[in-house]
Amino acid sequence: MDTIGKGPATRQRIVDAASSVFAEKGFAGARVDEIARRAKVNKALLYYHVGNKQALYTAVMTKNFDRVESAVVEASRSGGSSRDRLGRITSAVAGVLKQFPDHPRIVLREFAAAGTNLEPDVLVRIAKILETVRGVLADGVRNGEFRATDPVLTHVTLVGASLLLNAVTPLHDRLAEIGPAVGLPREDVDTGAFLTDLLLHGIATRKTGETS
Amino acid sequence: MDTIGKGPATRQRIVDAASSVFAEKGFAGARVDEIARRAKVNKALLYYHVGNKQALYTAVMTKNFDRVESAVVEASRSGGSSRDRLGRITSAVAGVLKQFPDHPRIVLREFAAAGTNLEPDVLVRIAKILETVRGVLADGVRNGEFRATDPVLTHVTLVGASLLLNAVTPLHDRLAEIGPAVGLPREDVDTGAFLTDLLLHGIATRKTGETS
DNA sequence: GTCTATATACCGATAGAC
DNA sequence: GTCTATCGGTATATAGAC
Repeated sequence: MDTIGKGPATRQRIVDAASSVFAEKGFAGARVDEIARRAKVNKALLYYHVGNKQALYTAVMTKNFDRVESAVVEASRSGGSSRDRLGRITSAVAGVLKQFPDHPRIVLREFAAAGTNLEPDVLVRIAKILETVRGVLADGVRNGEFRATDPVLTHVTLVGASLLLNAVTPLHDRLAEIGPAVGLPREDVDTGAFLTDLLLHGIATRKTGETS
Repeated sequence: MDTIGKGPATRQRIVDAASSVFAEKGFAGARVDEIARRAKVNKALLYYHVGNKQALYTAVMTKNFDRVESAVVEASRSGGSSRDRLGRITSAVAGVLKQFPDHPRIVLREFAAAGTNLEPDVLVRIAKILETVRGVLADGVRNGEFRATDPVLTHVTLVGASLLLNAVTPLHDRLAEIGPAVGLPREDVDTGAFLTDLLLHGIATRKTGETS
């Protein structure tokens, strides 16, 4: 409650506007003019507050990944079986991605770009999340709740599915244009619960064809 | 065997070069100069052969999706159980994505962009693939081999996992910089076999906690 | 079909007044 | 902290010779 006025609020508006533009257009496709316009600030003021386009991107990533990291760390601790912990993580991530739909879209592009625009500061946060999930997976294998699948591949699968399930909603309408037979998930589905169930039990029924 | 000389070969070199640049930089980040440089042609010649940047992108997408579509359609037909057919599809897709690693990266960006750069011509090919996979899924549910999971979500999960598993290899090194604890899949893993197994059976062991 | 040179527009970033 | 005006670099695309 000091005398800064709307300074911090301004910066926050800028970062939020940047998040949505980066999600829609990517780093290279994003226009600083448009970010300023959406944040309802002058472009020069944007530069005054944030620095440059790269700093803006890093600020967005840091903020967005912080939210995911908190959710994952919170959901992963102590209570319950490894299955419960994994389920809580998946649901927590799904919840965050649904609440902040910019994030999965930006991250998808970042994976495609092999992390080109990522600064160490952001990479550290990603590593933290990776380690946490892999820890839960490893615990489950150790205590016999999970099969010993490759933990890296399993984790990447989980991440890929989470991101795409939460990023494709906008594509729904676009794909609906070309034919009624094609559908994509709508906004109201619980991707966390779905993914937890699928990852744990698979789609095969139990009555035939168990391999061993 | 007419007198065109290396005309078609030139166009093909341009499209291939474009594919790799689009994969690395995205549509907005790709530079026509660099595409021309990699294709070892003059920029004006590139425009002479292809038209403009958007036409170049569409040519890349059409070519790449054609390969996936052939592989999926081929793998999905007739023989064996629904499990076999699904396994064949997953492996076939993994094979194509591994052989043409540009494609998953480009598609990942496209999903992030909600299909902004996609022309109807390309959307039709995507729809064809979606329908084929969903058909196999539905067959399996009908004949009792698969549980009745949401086919749309299941399909998106499969696609997301396939794409990311085959796109993250380049990120491996980047992430390795910040700590030895963090790993990503290397090039030599069989993502198709892994994903088929995971999707069918899940990671949970069978001895405890079956829900019903 | 292939090249050099260039038009034209746009975009990131800043100078400088208030 | 906030604005207007603008610079300088760069990108897509083309004109026109061969």
